[in-house]
Amino acid sequence: MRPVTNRNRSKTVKEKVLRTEDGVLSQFAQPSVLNAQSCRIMRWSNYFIPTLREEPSDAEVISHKLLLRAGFVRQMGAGIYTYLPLAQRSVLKISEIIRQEMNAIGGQEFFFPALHPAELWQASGRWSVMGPNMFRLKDRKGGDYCLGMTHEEAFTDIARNHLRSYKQLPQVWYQIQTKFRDEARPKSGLLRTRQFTMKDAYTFDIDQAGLDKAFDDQRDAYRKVYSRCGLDFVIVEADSGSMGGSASNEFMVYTDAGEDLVASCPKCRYAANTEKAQSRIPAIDDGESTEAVEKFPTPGVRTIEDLVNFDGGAAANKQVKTLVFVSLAQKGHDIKTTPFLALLRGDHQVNEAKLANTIAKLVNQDAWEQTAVRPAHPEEIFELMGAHAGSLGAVGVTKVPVIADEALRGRKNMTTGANVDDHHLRNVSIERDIKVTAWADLRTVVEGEGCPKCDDGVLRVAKALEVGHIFKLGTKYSVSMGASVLNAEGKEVPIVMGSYGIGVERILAAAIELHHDEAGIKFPITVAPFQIVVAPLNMKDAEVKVTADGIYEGLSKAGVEVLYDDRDERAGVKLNDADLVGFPFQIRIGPKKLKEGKVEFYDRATRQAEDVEIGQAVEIASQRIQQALQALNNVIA
RNA sequence: CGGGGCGUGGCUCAGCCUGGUAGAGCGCUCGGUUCGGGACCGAGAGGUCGUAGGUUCAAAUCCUAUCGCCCCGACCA
Repeated sequence: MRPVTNRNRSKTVKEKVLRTEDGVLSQFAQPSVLNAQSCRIMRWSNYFIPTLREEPSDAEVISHKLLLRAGFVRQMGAGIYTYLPLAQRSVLKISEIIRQEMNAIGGQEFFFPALHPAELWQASGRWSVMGPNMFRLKDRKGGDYCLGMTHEEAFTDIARNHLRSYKQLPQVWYQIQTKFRDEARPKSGLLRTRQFTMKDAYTFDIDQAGLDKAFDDQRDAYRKVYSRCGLDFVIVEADSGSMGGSASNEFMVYTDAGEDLVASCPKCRYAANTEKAQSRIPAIDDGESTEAVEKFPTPGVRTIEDLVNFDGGAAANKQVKTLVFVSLAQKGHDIKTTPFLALLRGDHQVNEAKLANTIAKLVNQDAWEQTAVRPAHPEEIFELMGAHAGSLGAVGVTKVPVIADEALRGRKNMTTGANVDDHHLRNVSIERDIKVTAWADLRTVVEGEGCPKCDDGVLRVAKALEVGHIFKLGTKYSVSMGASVLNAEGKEVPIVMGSYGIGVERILAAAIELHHDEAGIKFPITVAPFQIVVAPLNMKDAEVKVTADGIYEGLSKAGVEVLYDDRDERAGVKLNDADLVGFPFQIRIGPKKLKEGKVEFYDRATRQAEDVEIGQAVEIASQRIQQALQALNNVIA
């Protein structure tokens, strides 16, 4: 990638150093594409920044609104965005931070195709698993292809073809590539798109200990990446989902724009996605179970709430909620569906991620990662149970698995459906009256419940945005795709893998969600498209213009990423645009202050301006920029 | 995929119910006056009203179909 051409490079001392005598860029010459010196057009009048005064109507979340208004992106289709020059600069800067941290832990950068032949995905079995979320297409010969959603298969394919010995391990491979996912519902601007950039890394180790080390390395690298990008984040325990594997951590940024819920304990360090989170709840004393089960009519009662209010009914936590689900298991081209019951306390919500993991182990042990669950359809429910939802119960049910939530263990004198429409049963004691196939944690935690890790912590639940996810894959892909090496004993063993992803654009969007005010974006300097803007407030004033020219030149020569707002606009327009775009710093040059020999240095984060001597402006700005950079680059959470 | 909403100059929207020559503000161009937080005056350019069909003398407006976008839900390494 040659960032510049002969034609648009200005003559600088640096340039001569970078070029060989015949004018070809030296292979060592990699001037940053972001540096002012390497680009001629850093003048706003010629730079493409289509700011919008009014709020675009189809933006909902703040980052989306500001990205549109500040001239960073434009939408091409649902979940498809064009990154305009400002966004591209930010994306490049984020990518570079990621690259540095990946390289620092021994990562080797690859670049894989986004277009994959179907065989690659058939090899791992995920061609069928990924379903409609995968973009699929045919070539002219009718061959099946897809656009890569992730690259486990692609990397593993290289690994299986070329890694032969434990002596070649460990390997840490990564790339920064475009991913395609046909999301059911793209939304929230750059937060959920159908085409996006991801840094994905894969590690290959000889054993679990190696994986543990690789995982920890990635974890540390991720902490540095997010810290450097100015994001406050939490690392949470996460569900591995269809990735399979033994352990996974998500990196989360707390924001209402997020789509996940994180439960965390303020007392200890416990934090988990609610798909995975557990909690302590007080036991309930039900007394002795002396009464026999009694069926009673409950006309019109359909919900837990109905039964609470029904005369002769029961409190929600004295009810057993009976849900019918269907497990979908897949093995090769075979699809197996298994209906089963999930039992929860009346006031608890089922957690489908936990349910899926539990049933998978029960009914489909050798391929559990290919299992999904869905709620049963009304017809299925009636056919199976002989009653409709609202009157269901597990008493006497033996033909399908019954999975009960731990919170029901030992409970007595409960009320539940009778499996006869408009009838319920009371005096039900779980262990006495219901044949439970398996006990499991099926409940979704809610705010205010006890922390599972410490004694007196109380869980909080908050919305969060996933900006990264790291998995210990184990041998799932190496086994299915046949990636193995000989170990020291000469025995063939599957490679132990990990996979680690960062959503690049999500970092950009998250930075905006976290750092903005009513005037616009307040970029962390590491992510900002430019570090500073030079804004002469009246271009018609010759002295103002000359001073601004000089400061711009000075900053540019100092290597600062500076944009020169040379537009013939009114001060208000320039100042508002500068605040909107979110340059961390501004130098404002106006006729009044100039008469005192001063210009203004403005800090976007604090919105404070200070007067500085004209002659010192470049130096002060350079210093402040350095300080800001160091503050982010050196303080690692 | 279910529910809701919306497609009218570059942007934000009015007009549609009750059919009759397509509008406003912002932006853009030109001239002038202004010039430290989105100026003012004057003159202009710019729209197959998402698309296709239908009803009608006449459709942005009514009907049908279709495409697209947004929101809620389902879904989501």
